[in-house]
Amino acid sequence: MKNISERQLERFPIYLKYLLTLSNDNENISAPMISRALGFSEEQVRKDLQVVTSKEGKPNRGRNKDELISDIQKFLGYQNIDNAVIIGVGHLGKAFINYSGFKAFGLKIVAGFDIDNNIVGTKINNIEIYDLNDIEKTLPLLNVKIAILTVPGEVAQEITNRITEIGIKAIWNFVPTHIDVSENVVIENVNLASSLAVLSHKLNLKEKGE
Amino acid sequence: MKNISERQLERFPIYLKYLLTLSNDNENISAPMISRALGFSEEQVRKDLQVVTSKEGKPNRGRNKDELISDIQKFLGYQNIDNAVIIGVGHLGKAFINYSGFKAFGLKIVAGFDIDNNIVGTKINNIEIYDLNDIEKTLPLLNVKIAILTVPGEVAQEITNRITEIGIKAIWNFVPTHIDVSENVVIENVNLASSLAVLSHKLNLKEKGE
DNA sequence: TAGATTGTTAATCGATTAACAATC
DNA sequence: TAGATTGTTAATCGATTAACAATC
Repeated sequence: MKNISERQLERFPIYLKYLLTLSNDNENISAPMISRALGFSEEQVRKDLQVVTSKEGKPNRGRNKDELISDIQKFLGYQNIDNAVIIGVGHLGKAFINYSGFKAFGLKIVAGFDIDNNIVGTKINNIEIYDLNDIEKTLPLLNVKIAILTVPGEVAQEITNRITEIGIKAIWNFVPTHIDVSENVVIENVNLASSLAVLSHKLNLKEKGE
Repeated sequence: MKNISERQLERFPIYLKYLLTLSNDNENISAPMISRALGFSEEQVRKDLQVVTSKEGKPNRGRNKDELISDIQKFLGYQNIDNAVIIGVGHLGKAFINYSGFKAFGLKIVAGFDIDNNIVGTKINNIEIYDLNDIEKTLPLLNVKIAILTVPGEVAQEITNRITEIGIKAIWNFVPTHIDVSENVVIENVNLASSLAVLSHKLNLKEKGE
């Protein structure tokens, strides 16, 4: 596989979502059509599609839509489901546990961990909540490499250290704190404050007369 | 103000968070220190700080930490609070309503909107939930320009059309669907599927022996 | 065939990094 | 003073866009 940038990678789920919402009227889809619908440049779409598709597109016709969908899904690994756990079942963690849509992205949440005795031992959306204090005992039994981190910032680094000691290889971090991980662990940060900063900056530009 | 890229903009909340977690031991902070802590290059940190600070830094000392914090907060507009509404009070919308941390980012959630009669008319975290069907009557009374969009994908575009008709100027979109907005409205998309795609790609690279 | 779309190669654009003199 | 850090200017790197011949 060629080297691929994060920027480019992020566009594939967007293509996929768009393709899936299309009606079944047209069998084929072309780069210019996608370009117009999503606001990306034609050239960019063409180059992106080339990365994930096995076959070449056909001039004047584009690509078979269903094949393209399947190519993207394969590329993103949506067909083999990975197990994941939620670390920290607060408001956000609870929302994720209740959200059943991750499965379509190849992610199955198999457990939650928290320190709150009111929820430890209960099930939410049929998913067991375990005691975070005992995670060293419980987590290794679950066959999980991915952790969704939704704990308070103060404990994020310490908990990261603990779970990466016992088999977690990937951290999807929703805590707005910088976290250091060792060489063999990957981390992806979702920083809502950053996203909001972009939004309000755009809004300011608009209002102050562009 | 100079032109500033979204990439650069996104880093400022990260700097800010880091600075706020520092103990009060050291009065000053330098670019190399931040660089080491956050993993950005020294040059990048230096250039970034120059964008937001009024004074120059001092060779061999860096900058006054509290002044820098205040400069970033000012730059990001965290001191003047904007009102916002949550459109769609499902699991994610509820999590945001219950999360009281947005205020520190200059955002105050003043109302929620949903179609579910079980929650319309109630309060969550002391925030009133209004009937989404009557939003044309209610929203204009609230003095809001920012909407946090957490509705099902099927209705996202239609609801966006409606709320931008009645005064919404900025949409923080958590729906993984492409949404078209008119010229005078800004939108910022938070696409968890994209973020997850990056994470699993990184994980795959690690596992397939880098 | 004509026209739309393709893939590829080259040009442009923007962001990051390197280099270095200035200075606390 | 010496050393660390600064701001600025130039070089590099990477991603996006433009151009164009090939072709269904």
